[in-house]
Amino acid sequence: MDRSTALQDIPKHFDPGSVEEKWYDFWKENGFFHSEPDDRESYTVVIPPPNVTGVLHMGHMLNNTIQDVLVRRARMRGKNACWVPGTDHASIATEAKVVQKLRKEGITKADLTREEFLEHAWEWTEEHGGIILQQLQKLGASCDWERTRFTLEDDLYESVIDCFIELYNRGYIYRGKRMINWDPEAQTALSDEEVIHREEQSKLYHVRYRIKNSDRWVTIATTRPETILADTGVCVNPGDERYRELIGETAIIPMVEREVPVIADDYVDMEYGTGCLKITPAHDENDYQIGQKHDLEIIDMLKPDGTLSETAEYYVGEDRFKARELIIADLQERNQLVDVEEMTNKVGYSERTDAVIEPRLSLQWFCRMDKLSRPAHENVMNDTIQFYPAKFKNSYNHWMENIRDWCISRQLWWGQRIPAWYYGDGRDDYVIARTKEEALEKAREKTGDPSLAGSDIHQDEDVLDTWFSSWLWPITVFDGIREPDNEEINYYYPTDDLVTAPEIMFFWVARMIIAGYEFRGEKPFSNVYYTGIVRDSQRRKMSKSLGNSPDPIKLMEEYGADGVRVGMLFSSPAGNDLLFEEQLCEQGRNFANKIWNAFRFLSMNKQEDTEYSRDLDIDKTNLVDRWMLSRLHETIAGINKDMESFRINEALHKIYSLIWDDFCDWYIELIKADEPGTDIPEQRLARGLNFFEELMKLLHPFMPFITEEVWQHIRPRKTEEAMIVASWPAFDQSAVSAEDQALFSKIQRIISAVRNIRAEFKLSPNDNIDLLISAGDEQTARALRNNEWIFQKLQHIDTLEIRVDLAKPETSASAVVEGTEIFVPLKGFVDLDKERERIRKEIDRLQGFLKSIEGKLNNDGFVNNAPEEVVQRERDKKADTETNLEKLRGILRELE
RNA sequence: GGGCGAUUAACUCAGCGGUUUAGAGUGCUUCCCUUACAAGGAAGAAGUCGCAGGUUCGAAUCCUGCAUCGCCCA
Repeated sequence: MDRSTALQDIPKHFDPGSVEEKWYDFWKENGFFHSEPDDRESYTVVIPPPNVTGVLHMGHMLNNTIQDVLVRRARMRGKNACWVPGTDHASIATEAKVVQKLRKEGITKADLTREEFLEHAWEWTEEHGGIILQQLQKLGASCDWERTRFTLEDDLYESVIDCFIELYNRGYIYRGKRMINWDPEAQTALSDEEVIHREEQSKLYHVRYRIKNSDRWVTIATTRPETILADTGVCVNPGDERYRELIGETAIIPMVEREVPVIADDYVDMEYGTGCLKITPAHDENDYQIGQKHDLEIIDMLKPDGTLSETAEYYVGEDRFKARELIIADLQERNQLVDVEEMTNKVGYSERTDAVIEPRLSLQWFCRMDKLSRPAHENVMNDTIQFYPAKFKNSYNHWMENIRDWCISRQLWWGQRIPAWYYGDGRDDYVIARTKEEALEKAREKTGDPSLAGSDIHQDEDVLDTWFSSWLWPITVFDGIREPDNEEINYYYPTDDLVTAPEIMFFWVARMIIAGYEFRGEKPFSNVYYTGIVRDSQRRKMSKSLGNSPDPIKLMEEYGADGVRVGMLFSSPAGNDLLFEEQLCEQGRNFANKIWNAFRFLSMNKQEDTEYSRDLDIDKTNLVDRWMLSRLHETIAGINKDMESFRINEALHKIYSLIWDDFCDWYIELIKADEPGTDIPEQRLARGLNFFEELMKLLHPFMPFITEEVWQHIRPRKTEEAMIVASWPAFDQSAVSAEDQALFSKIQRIISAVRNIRAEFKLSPNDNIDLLISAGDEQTARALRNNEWIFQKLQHIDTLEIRVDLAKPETSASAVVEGTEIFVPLKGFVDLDKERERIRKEIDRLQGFLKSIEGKLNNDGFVNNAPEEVVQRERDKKADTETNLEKLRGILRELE
């Protein structure tokens, strides 16, 4: 057949764009992603649901690539793999986006009813929602799209409400007035986890308060002088000599001229500021505690939007930060501002809106966590659920040990509405019910007033924290709350692996574990793999607001999805941050190209009308076949072990190296046709193809597209024989031969030594040389002689002689490999100085090596204490090195 | 303030049970369009493994302290 035609048929470069969509559709349309319960063992992963209106970023790329690797490998191993995709309604973020969009249209949220607003929100969600899931398909994510869920769809909504009611009935949910984190921008309460503390440069203001009926003053220090207007006490440490006489006196708050007591409490740090603390119970958590203890008045001076209310008396209607400036000026004017100190302190910001958080006393719904969290705490500490890397157990433990009640109500509309119905203004004038009818009935019962009408009760306006729905995710995607004994939940739960970012360990992972034990009595997953954070070359976290993140879609267009996947995985061991560089994707693309060309080469050699056997054994008489098989199985074992311990990048490195370094650089070179221009003999090619197929299987989870593409080209396949469902190669210990590997490695080293001689003496690879190999013993000589063809194949050689104790020809370049001498006669062109220099350098290196070995062996402690095996190894090394040195010295003598 | 982690070649990172005078990719130098692949091949240079102690026969690896950087929590 005409070889040049075959060459033209297959392009020189792999073009990912032309195959990715084709194979993705093929997999999807043939149901390879879909799972139904059956007899096989299940392997389940639930996706960490991204925000419904979110856009794919590099963190998602990393995270979902890893999930896909796990899922694809499990599928190939014959498990019933199920990867459930979906999105999260992200109350605050989505509501903020909708509000913003409406504002552009001249509509404010206040103009709308709840129902109207929700209509807009759903519209927005349907328009922008799920883009991110589309984008994941480009990456190759093998999710079961028929199972796509959204946290706000009806049955998930219902399940969340059920759980609220259940927890309320079990006594875990309560309503209370407590200090909470208030986001004045979103105008809602937040949980502690949603507050980000940032250290900043700020000012500590020293302000003096007059003591009533005296000419004395007391100086307090504060970073938030505007809250002075709501002060209801001044506090000092009881052990503080400076202020002892002031305790019990009355201080006068500046501006408002309020009279407040000077109290004593150990809480006050004498070293901090002036050692004298102003107390504002309504606007600071600690102040609130002290206020409660000492029965201080609570004065709330802020409106929900962060402006000052009438209660403040001054600066009413001004924003809190503007008020701060104003009061500083006024205090200065009154001569009450005595000092301004530069300092750093931590300021809390809203995780979603980035507004400065106001601690605020507010009536909210809480979930009591101490008892609820106990099984979740224990079962991570005792490794029933394993964290990768395990170091994250420490922070989990710390959080669990200091767990605080969870504020679960949000003053928003986008989310599951709290099923509490009020019939009066009293704090306990409510009932918990699924429907208005049920609520009315309960309210009548509770009040004993049968005349209560529907118009007398109203439902709580607030919704639940988004995480209060996503903590049920591994259960609700299988409808395990409403139908706790359904076939799917029983089959898929507990799920297997969860892949997520350490940032949401408390928000989400910990809470899922809590919910899993509470509602299913069982863990939600067995392993949690924490990915690193993707950063840019300046170590900044990649984010949309910084604009330092490449567009993943463009990246995939440029390097191919496989290339980007490899790029992401290459330098991302679990839990370590990865500095993303496009170069990594380039490396991935180049690897795809290498594979493509290996495939191209093998294909070029195929004869039309020939069916290459799939189950042909290796040629047992051929060292190269035995070596390749041995390396293959060694790698299978290594990858399996790496994957079990979630060392995914290590596994990828292993298959990368096996394909590139072993298969392409050596195996293919050695199966090439003996005569240029002719094709590889059938059986030899069949064996090469078989090896290549095994390599493609091992690579498939990492690079799904190119592997499927070449797999389908190698032979005609039926649909059910697709790469995606090919069997993962089984490890066979008997295929691994240390002996074959050692011999082949020796041959490789001899060839490298010859190449080095060529390079040093400027011989072109095409120049024919004579090669003399002088083995130290007959056994080695015979082994090498049996494989003469390998030297002939990889080097242009006129005459090759392999014997024991060959004499060094004059004017030749030499090298010694593992006691075997190599001579390349240079026909008078040898630069003797250069050759002597080469040999001396090698002697120096070996002498240094020998010295370090002798150091060990001359040490009695080592010889007596180290394991015999280790000592023997050193002895062998010493003997080998001495032999090599002796031979090199002999060579040098002849040169001098 | 408490905790966790990092510090290895010019750059980005591996190095899991202690033992080939430390590995990969990129970059660099030299040579090569050799029967697939220049997005490639061959050869090579390049590191007292942050600092100081300690344990040990032996430490990049374990322990302690310090320095610098990062993250988490209060």
